[in-house]
Amino acid sequence: MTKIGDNSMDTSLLKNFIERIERLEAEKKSLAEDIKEIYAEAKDTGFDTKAMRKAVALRQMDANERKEQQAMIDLYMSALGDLRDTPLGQAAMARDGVAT
Amino acid sequence: MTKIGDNSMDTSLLKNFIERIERLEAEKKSLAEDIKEIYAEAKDTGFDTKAMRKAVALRQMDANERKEQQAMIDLYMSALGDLRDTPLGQAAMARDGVAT
Amino acid sequence: MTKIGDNSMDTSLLKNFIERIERLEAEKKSLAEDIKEIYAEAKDTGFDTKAMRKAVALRQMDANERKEQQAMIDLYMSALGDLRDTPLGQAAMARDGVAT
Amino acid sequence: MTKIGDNSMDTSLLKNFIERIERLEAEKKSLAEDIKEIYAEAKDTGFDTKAMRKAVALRQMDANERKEQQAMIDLYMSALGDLRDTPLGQAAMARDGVAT
DNA sequence: ACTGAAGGCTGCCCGC
DNA sequence: GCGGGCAGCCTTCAGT
Repeated sequence: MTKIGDNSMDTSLLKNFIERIERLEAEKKSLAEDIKEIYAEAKDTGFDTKAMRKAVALRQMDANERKEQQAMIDLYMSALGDLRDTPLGQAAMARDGVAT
Repeated sequence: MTKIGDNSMDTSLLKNFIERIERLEAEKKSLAEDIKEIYAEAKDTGFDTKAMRKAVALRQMDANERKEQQAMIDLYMSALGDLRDTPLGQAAMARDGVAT
Repeated sequence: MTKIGDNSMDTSLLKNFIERIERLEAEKKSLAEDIKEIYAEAKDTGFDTKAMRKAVALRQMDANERKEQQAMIDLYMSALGDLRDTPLGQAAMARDGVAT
Repeated sequence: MTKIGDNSMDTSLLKNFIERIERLEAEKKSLAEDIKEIYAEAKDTGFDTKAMRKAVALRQMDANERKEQQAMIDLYMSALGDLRDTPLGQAAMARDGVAT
């Protein structure tokens, strides 16, 4: 027995897809809340959560990629005359005997 | 004898926090990938994933949110009421089809 | 003779870009402060600044945005229509007061 | 001559406040668009806009504040065993004769 | 000073 | 591969 237009199979499939998606989305949301809680807990313990977030981001960023990005920033900073404010710039100044 | 400057934070506590966070983030990422796969599967089966996404979004919008939206609309309207005697308010109401 | 590695970007061009950006950002910041002052002044005069902010927001919401929102609602409804034969869809429609 | 309820003065004041605010908001929005255009122009010229944004942020951040933040990140990274990934960590390793 | 909310911005995912 | 649209993050602001 089939419905008019024969979309009954499609409907069942769709229902299945939607339910699976919503289940996963709920889990994802739950995880996001757990993460928030951990940061709150860390904050209560006296940690700087902003620095923590940055550390997490750095750790999950590929090392090469990170160095390339930093090198580009240093290049721009030095072009802007802010050499003294970058690690690479400081290294260069030290090498050249510039007082900091 | 204690550490210089007393920035002797609890290293193992920090490590614990970060490890928990990274674990949860990894799970979150995994779930996001699973969701992506389901959409791809649905698309292969002939569904309109854009409409599916909208349907999921609609269903996530629960009654509380709807009430918040209504409260916001009410506030808008009361603000408009305050402006009822001003040209600006009249222009806004005219645009919005509010009877004057 | 040219620079080593040929990362000889146009330094003065970069400086020009950055200076223009920083100038504009400074102006933007200044405007934000002016706005803050006006709200403070209005508050002192006895106005409800929260309602004022809502009124401003409402008036910023122009006809185009309203049409976009309507289009989104229409899409929602068509998505619901697709789900008309499913329990999930029926639940959603019941919740939303859509006649079945 | 005064309106019933004597809120005519309030209304006029409110109108004045709203108009001033909206004028300033419009200017602010315009500036934001200008800034976006400059970044787009820089991108067309071959610059890395992400690095540019970072450089701008660094320049407008107080030097001491910047160093404090970086020191905190370095401290956390070293506590996590990622000493080699931070400038301060690298300096410490160099000082101690650790091969990089 | 902290918290909660609002707006702006960045990165991600899709379609072209 | 790119740009647009969208979600999540971050920052800023009012209130406590």
